[in-house]
Amino acid sequence: MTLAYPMSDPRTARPATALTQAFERHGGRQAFARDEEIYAQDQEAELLYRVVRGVVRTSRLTVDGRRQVGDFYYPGDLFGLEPGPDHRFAAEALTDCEVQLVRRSAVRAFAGDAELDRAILEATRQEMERLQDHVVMLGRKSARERVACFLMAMAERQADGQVELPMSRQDMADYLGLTIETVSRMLTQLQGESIVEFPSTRRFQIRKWTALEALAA
Amino acid sequence: MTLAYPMSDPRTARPATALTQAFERHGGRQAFARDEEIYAQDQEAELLYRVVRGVVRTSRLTVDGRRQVGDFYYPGDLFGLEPGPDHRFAAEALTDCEVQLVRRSAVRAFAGDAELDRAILEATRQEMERLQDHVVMLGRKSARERVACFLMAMAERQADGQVELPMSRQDMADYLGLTIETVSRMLTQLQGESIVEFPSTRRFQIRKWTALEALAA
DNA sequence: CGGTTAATTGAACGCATTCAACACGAGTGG
DNA sequence: CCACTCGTGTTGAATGCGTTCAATTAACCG
Repeated sequence: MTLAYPMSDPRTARPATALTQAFERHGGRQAFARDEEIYAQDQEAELLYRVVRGVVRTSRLTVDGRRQVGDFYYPGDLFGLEPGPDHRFAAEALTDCEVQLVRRSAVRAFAGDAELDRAILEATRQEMERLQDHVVMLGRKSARERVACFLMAMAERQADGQVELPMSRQDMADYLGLTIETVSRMLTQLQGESIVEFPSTRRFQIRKWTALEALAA
Repeated sequence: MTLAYPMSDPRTARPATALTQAFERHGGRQAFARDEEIYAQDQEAELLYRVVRGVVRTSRLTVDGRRQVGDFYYPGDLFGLEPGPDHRFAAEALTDCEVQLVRRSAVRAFAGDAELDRAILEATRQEMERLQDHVVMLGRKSARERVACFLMAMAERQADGQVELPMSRQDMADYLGLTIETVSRMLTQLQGESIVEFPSTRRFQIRKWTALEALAA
């Protein structure tokens, strides 16, 4: 998918502790249980968040109950930084997780914290790129390609070897603009072609990188 | 679609001349002919743009030739402000148009210009909201709904009554993640139900606002 | 006017969805 | 330890929405 930073992730590139400290300086920390809501859709956006432990999912529900998942956020990721007055997507704890938070007004007031400013700008950049990629994927890619794309992205986040999927098939489907059945079919198809291998439903390994990459293009 | 500013558009809300002057202070102005490229996909993003006259389209081409249109920008709109190092989408003149440009480095250097800063932040906010809406639309809406959504958005940009469509059916299709044929069918369908009326192919009028709004939801 | 491109319409196809049944895995309690 | 249940995921068959391919019509421009 993106891979703007081939090997060195921007999160690990600079000492994680520096940013952590910057956050601690200005805000608090809170734990959320699996499936707990961190903020609601259309809620006023007064805080800024950073994942410490666990995985967070953003999603939007239409009036008639259709759901679109915005993205998944891993430790080190900032989220909830839409510059608008309120959150268009809700955020929920996908797994039990711990989150740091900063009051937005604090960010503006203590504008001296260059570390924090830089991180927010960088996160905004990343957020926009993800959104743009998402648009292209949903607008112009087949189910097979979308699923391949998703697995690629997941693999890039984690170290090589076994990749853990913290989200359900429903979450994947709602992210990809598909149904769970289609996602499932594509997964078994890719597995049938030995491109990926699923020892269990929430865990996989890429067997043919080039083949998967070609699909995800 | 969005309608964050029910009646008063942010572009017209503050005197347009003030921002225009802010841009003139720091940058230049350039004219582009219909279909001319303003910047290329994956080109380094060193400038920031603002439409003065005409309409601009952003789009991204995949390796195998599929195209996704990002958005359409009207007079007053800022574009090309992805915070990344380079443009993920290309920008082209949809019609003959005139554009103001500012060097990004200038924006950072002369960070004193509050007028400009505010405009950029506001434009970034709007850009993200559009992207988010776009994702929901492409991920979870039917062809009929997408087309209705599009017509709604176009109508909101212009004064009531006749609405002019500066883009081709192909542009619409590539924005909506559909084919021209499907777009055409949906348009004739909506016209058949007297929800909209097309006196000519590039010009329409909404007949049943509530019906269209219900579809665009 | 022709000549060219853009848009509409029709018919057949195919991909993803829908609806339904089945399999698997994790907990729970006998 | 096994039986039972419940949630989650997979598989199958039928349907339908949007696409594809092809033909026709409309708009644009010399």
